[in-house]
Formats: sequence, C-alpha cells, structure tokens
Amino acid sequence: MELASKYNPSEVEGKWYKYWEDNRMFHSEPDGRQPFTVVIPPPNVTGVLHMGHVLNETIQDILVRRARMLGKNACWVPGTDHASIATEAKVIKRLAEQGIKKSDLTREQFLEHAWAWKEEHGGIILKQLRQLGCSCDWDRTSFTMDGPRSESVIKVFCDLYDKGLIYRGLRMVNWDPERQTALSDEEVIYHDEHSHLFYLKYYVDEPAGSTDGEEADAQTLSATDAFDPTVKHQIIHRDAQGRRYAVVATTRPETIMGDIAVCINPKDPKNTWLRGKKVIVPLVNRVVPIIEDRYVEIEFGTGCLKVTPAHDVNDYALGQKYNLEIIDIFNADATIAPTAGMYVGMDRFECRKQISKDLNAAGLLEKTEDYDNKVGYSERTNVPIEPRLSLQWFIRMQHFADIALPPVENDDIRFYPTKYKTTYRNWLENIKDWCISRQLWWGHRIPAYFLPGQENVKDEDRKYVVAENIEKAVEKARHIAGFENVTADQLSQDEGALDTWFSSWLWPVSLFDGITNPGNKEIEYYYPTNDLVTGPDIIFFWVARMIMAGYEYMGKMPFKNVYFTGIVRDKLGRKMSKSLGNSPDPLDLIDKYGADGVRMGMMLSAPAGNDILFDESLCEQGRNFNNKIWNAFRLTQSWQVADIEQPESSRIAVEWFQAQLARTAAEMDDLMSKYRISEALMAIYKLFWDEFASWYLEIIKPAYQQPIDRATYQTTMQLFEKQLMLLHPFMPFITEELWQNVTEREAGQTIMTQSILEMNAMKADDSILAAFEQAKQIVTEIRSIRKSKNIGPREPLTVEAVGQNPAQAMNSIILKMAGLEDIIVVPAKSEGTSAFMIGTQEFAVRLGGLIDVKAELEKLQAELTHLEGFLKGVNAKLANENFVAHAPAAVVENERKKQADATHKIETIKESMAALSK
RNA sequence: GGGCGUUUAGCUCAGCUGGUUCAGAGCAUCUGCCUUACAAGCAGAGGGUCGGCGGUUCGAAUCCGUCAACGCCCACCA
Repeated sequence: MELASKYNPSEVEGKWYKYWEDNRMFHSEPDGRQPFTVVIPPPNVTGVLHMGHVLNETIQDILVRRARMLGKNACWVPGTDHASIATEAKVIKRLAEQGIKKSDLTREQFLEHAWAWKEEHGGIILKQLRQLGCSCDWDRTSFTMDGPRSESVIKVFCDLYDKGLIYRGLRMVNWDPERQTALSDEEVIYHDEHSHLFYLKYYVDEPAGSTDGEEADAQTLSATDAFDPTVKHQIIHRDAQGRRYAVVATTRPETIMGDIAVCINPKDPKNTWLRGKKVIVPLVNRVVPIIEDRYVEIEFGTGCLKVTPAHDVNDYALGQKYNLEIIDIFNADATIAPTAGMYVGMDRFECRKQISKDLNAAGLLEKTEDYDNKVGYSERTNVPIEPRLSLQWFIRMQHFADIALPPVENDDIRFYPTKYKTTYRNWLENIKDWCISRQLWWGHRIPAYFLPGQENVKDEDRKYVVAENIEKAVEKARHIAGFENVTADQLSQDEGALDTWFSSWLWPVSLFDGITNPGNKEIEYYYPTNDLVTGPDIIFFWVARMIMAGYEYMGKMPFKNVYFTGIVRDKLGRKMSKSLGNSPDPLDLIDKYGADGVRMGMMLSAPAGNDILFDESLCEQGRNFNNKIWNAFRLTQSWQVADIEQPESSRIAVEWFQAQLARTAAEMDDLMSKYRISEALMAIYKLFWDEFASWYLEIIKPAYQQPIDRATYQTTMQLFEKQLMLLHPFMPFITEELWQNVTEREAGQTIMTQSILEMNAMKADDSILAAFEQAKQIVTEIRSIRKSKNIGPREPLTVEAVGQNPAQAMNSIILKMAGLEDIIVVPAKSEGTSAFMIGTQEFAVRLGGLIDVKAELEKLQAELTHLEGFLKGVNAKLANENFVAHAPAAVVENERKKQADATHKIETIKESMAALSK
C-alpha cells in the first residue's frame, strides 16, 4: 500500500459513505438487541446545512455510532419538516419573481407550486448530512407532510377536539401582517426599540370654561409638575380658551380611530376630576367615556390610558370587562381599514407619522418624548406583529402542562445541562393556550367542516363538525338536527392550516406510526427514544410539546435524555448569521479540512450547554490530527516484520500502553455517559498523540532499516485498531479507511460494527502506569538538560542514580528514549554532573567538561528557594494546633510526608551545591 | 420587573459533596531542531492574587453574603 505523506480525506470519505449506504449498514430493524433510538430534529425541508446543523448532527452521529459499537441496535431516523410559514414564504417569494401573486391562485394551484418547490429543493440537506458522515437509517426518511405523518396529525386533531382539548374561539392573537396569519406566542420575538411616547389631548366634552367648583389644586399647576407622575393633587389641563382636556400618553397614535374609552385608575389623585366625564378622541372627534380600572398604572405617563380594544391585548381585556364596542381599524395587512374613517389604505407606520403631524397641526399633541419599549416581531417574517382579534383554533394547555411537568421534575427525562429544568418548569407553570391555526395553505389543513346555510350567522357561531375526512364529516353532520340530508359538496372545510409544531410534536411517535397504528412492532421496540439533541431555543416550541404528546398518546416519555447544545457563534461571540457574513459554509469547510476534521473542530469547542465559539482553526487542529493518525499508520506500514526476539523495551511498552488504553477507554465511557463529548474526544486525542505516537511508537520503532519483531508488530497493530475503534464515532471516515488496512479484512467487515464493549471492561494496571510516568519524567529531565547544554539528542550520555535506582525496571525505556549509554547506580554523584530530582530520588547526568558550575548553582538555588518556601508553608500548617486537632488524620499524615520529602530534598540540594562550590 | 447562568493562563474551557505539592487541559506564545512517519511535525520552556469585597472554617477556586461585568429566558406599564 503506497501512502502519501498527507492524508487526503476527499478520496476516502465518498468511498466509505457509499459503501456504508449501499450495504444499508445504518439500517435498523427490531430484533433481540437493546434498541438505541434517536430521531433527528427535522430540518426545514428546503433548508441547507449550516453550522448549527453541523454541531447538532455531529453530536447525534457520535452518540449513535457509539451506541452501535456498544452492541445496541442503533436507529437514527432522519427526516424533514415542512416548515409551514417559512416554506410558504419562500414559495410566495419565488412566485413573485415570476410575477404571480398568491391571491391570484387557488389553494390547489398554490399547493402545486409549493410541492414543486419542495421536490426541487427538498432533501438537499439530507444529502449534505451524508457528507458530514451521519449514519442515519435512510430507509426511514420521513417528512412531516408525508402520508403517515399527515394522517397522524389529522387523527390527533380530531381526537383532541373530541376530548374537548381543542376549541375554536375569537381571541386576541399575534398577527403577522406580512404573511397574514396568526402566530403562537412562542413565535413572537421581542426587540427593544427606540420610539416615541406621544402625549395626546382628549378634550372634555363640555362647554369652554366649565369647572366643577373644586379646582384649587389646579392653581398650583406648574410647567414642571404637570407631568410628574408622583404628584398627589389634581392636574387639570386647560387651553388658552379655557377648555379642559385630559392628556393620554401612547406609543401608537395611529390607533386612535379605534379608541372607545379613556381609562383612569380610581385611586389616581391627579385624574379624579375626569370621573364620569366624556372626552373627545382627537382628530376622530368621537365622544368616549372615561372609565376607571385599577389596571392603569398611576405613575405611567399621565395616568390616562386610551382604550383600543381591537389592537391591544390589555385593552381588549378592559373592553371585555366593561362591555365596550370594538372597532378594528386595520386590514389584515395592517393598512388602515375603511372602519377607521380616515387615513384609509395607509400603512400603519406611515399613518403614525402622518397622524402625529396632523395632531400637532391641530394643536392636539401636547408633546412627544423619546421612549424605549419592546415591540414583538414575527419570528419568521421579522415584521412587527399586530395584536388582532381573530377567530382561531386553540389547544387547552393546562392538561398538557399537568402531564409534562412531573417527568422532568423527577428526572425520568433528564436534561443536559440541568439548568433547563428551571426554564421548562417556569414555562409550564405559566402555560397559555396554544394557537394552532394559521392562515396558510402549506401545511395540514384543519379538518373542520362548516355546515351549509349559515350565511347570516356570525363567524364565531357557525356550526361545524371535526372529522378525519369528508366522508366522516358528512356522517357526523347528518346527526345534527336540521342537517340530516347534508352532502359532501355542501360542507366547506376550514381554510386554515395547522402550526408546523402541531406535526413536529408527534415526531417521535408518528415516525413509528404510533398514532395511526398503535401498538405496532416498531413503536413498541423503538419508543421511547433515547437521546434528543437540540437547541434550547426550541425547548417550548418542540421539546416540551413532544413530551406532552408523548404522554398523551403513548403514556410514556418520548425520550430519556435531552442534550441541549449551545448556539454556534463566531470566535468574537457573535451569533452566526447570513447578514453578518460570519457563518462559514460547512461544505467549504469539509472541502478544506475533511468531514472528520470539521467534526473534530466542532466537537473540540462544544462543551455541553455553553455557546460554541467556533473558530476555523479548530478544524485545522482536527485535520492535523487526521494527518497525525495517517502518518502513524504510514510508519507502521514501513516496517519489515521478522521473527526476531522482542526487545525488553518493546515488551514493557506494550504492557504499559495496554494499561493506558484501558484507562482511556474507561475514562471515555464515563465522560460519554455524562455527555461530556468534547472531553471524551480530548481523551482519545491525547492518548493517540501524546502517548501512542510520542512515546509508544518511538519506543518500539526499530533502528533505521532494521526489522521489527513479529510479536511487537502484531500487538501494535491491535492497539492501533482499538484506538481507531474508540475514535470512530468522532471521526468515522479516516478510522474506517485505516481499520480496513490494519490487516486483511473479510468482505463486508467494517469498523462500524465492531464492539468496543470489551475495551471498556479492560482493567488498567495502575502500577505500570505509575512506573512509566516516572520513567517519562526522567527522560524529560534528561532531554531538558540536553537542550540547556546544547547537547544533540543522539549524543550518548551516562546518567547516575544516587544510592539506588527506583526506575531500574524501566531502564531499557529510559536508555532508548533519552539516548543514554548507561544508567549506573552510584553511592554519591560524581563531579561534573548536572543533577535533577524525581520525587525524592536524585539523578545526575555526566557532562564532563560541559558542566557550567555557575548555571548549575543558579538552577539549584532557584529550586532551593522554592522548596524552602513550600516547606515553610507546610511547617506552619503542622505547627497550627487547630489544624492537627481538626483535620482528618490522612490529611495531617500527608502534610507530614510533604514535610519529610521537602526536608530531604532540601538536604540533597544543599549537598549538591556544596559539592559544586568546592 | 422576575428568573437563570457565566466570570480560573493570551484564547476556549475542566476543576463533582472544601484537604493528593491544586492551581489544570487543549490551542496560541517563546526557544532549539527539515532527527528517513508526520514542519499539518519533533523536543524543551514560560505563563494565572481562580471578577471585587466581606464572612464561615484549622484550611476556600470550591460554601455563604454582597457588589460589578457579561449573557440568556420569561413578563400585558400603554
């Protein structure tokens, strides 16, 4: 096998992925083994791979591949999400480019375009996942709008409706004027915004000069306290003609056409004079009553609140309470509606500008202040949402909160990191009903069918039936009095579609047909799934709701563990985004560093729960590691194997490395069980690079053009192979490539299906590990002395062990690695040596004429100073009666040992110094 | 306004219920090396008052209080 000096991933990755896939090696069927199931968080069907996916999918692949190698029947189900609103937006955009408006199309025509778009762009991301190395069971690829998944959604809707958990109602919802649909609360993102607080004059509906005879307070009115919210007396505003008016502060003057009242707090001393009066809405000239409610904050603005029930949730609540009229002044696209009577057709923000000008011109604007407030934006279209009164479908969430909270609280379902338990609890404890209907076409159409002949009935009172299909709907309808003879073509289905998350919340169940075919073999085998890997940003959208649906429909948790990844940011901590241009294209990175390199780069920076500061140089580190492995393999392949005796150093090295491997395998197992994936990777990285390549291979490496003994060679290749296996989940491609070449493999054998169970059970021999560490220290000391004395690495040296040599058993290793001629035990070290200490044992390197007495003395002096300081500390501790009395015996004992060791070392150093000074 | 989290080496992080010479890892840096596996490398080295202050304790990076900075989530003061 000819091997280039640099690893070339592109030659290897495609080849092995094709092999795995062609042989359906990721495919799973229920069998007698323990299942290990992961369902992919379905990416948007028309999406492309970004760095967030790389993080997420790499973690899942590591978990899945590892589970497979631990003998489990691993099944990672891939799929995509129809992403109702996002995809519909993309389709509309493309249609617009072709000069077609959505409103020009029928529902059927639009859906044709949408499906065409889906066929064209759908699944690109699934191909990209293959490039990353993801070992998904592609035979199971699903789509949230495919047959079984759609059927599940409709069935669940009907079921929840029948259970009384879904209702239809007129509510104030979050309205996206861009897409013209309702949204759930979770789809609204609040941003701080610099805006203005407009102080509007609402004249009292009374003749000029009116008084109530009690206006003494008003005499004290000054320019400054007129708007002081803490003022404790009445504040009456009058214009030059003596007309009284109230001042109302608002951020949304454009809604005054919808004003139906002005509200004050009954306890507000400033505004008591307004009680029972009527005021005139500026410009609009509508006369509206002053109402009183404790809801109004006395200290905000002037304490007067304009009430616009159609355009504010709180105002709506007030409207309900006081039975106020509702005037909706906006069209669905948030332009001014004819009901407003003015500014009709104008955009809401244009209108705000215009109306503030007009108010000012009319002398109805008292003043304007800068004001920072929060404005809700649509998560998808990034347009300010409009609270809008609308007839929508909702799920009663209290029931679901009740079943979903306990399992997380008591750790039946575990969250990593655990801090998200709190987030989860807070949300569930303040749960609100979920608005699940969307005024969209791309999605699951709401299976509600309206009965005919209700043209004169108010929308919210129209009769309907909920059924899985039109036939069942007709049947149900015929049971309703007066509709006994209704036919299918007389029923009209609700035009709306369901929230995307209404399908995703079923994902772990619907993937195995657990809704449509309960109790089937697959759902029984694969459910509950094991690990869910996702971002904390969708904990409410998705994770919580899956738990709800899981318990509702399976009576069991949907997954046992949830691993929340961080958000991928750039190295400056900024969120990766298209607009910033700071998000690398994962495929470019794969081109550059190989999939294994990118995976490793990602994982190196990904401790659980923290945001990931991604830096391309980490991929470089990954690539370098690949190259290191590659070259280590190249080295082993360059050896001639001969039937010669095994050198002692090799025998010891093998024994030592086996222990080291056992220790690392156990460590990795422990770390993986805690989802400390980056640390597990670091453990195998260090094992391979620092222990295997830097020590083991250097020890067993035969002299130039000399053959290696068969025993060492064979064991070495086994050790190599085992490391590849431990590494495989992290870096699947290079490990497969090399594993295949470590030795002849039978056809069809791959590293993927090898077991690492045995390795995890190996016992590490601690005594050899300790002895070897000591030998390494000695070697390092000698190398250090070589370097400081400018002695080349191959110049033979002799080392003296003073009194005894505790590292005797490791002599062969030390001789080879430190380039020594000999290690001899001497009663006292000779002149012309440079000494060092390992623990309490002194060694000395014979340097002959190279010894620099002055430098040597300086080195010893520095060490002496350090040791004396250390000893002083220890002595102080031991002199403290409280310490000796209170601390556990073992701790005290340890301090005594430190004291003895330090004392001994100090003596040794002093002797050395004395000898040198002679 | 409420809640959560973070702060340890130049960077990114580990340090579990206080005590192993406990102050660590990787990367970066510095020095010397193209030593026939690998310069995408080898060998060696330096670097931190553990955010500030106060407390508990024989003993604190670790526990408590407080302050500060940063980040995230939730919330109907227009």
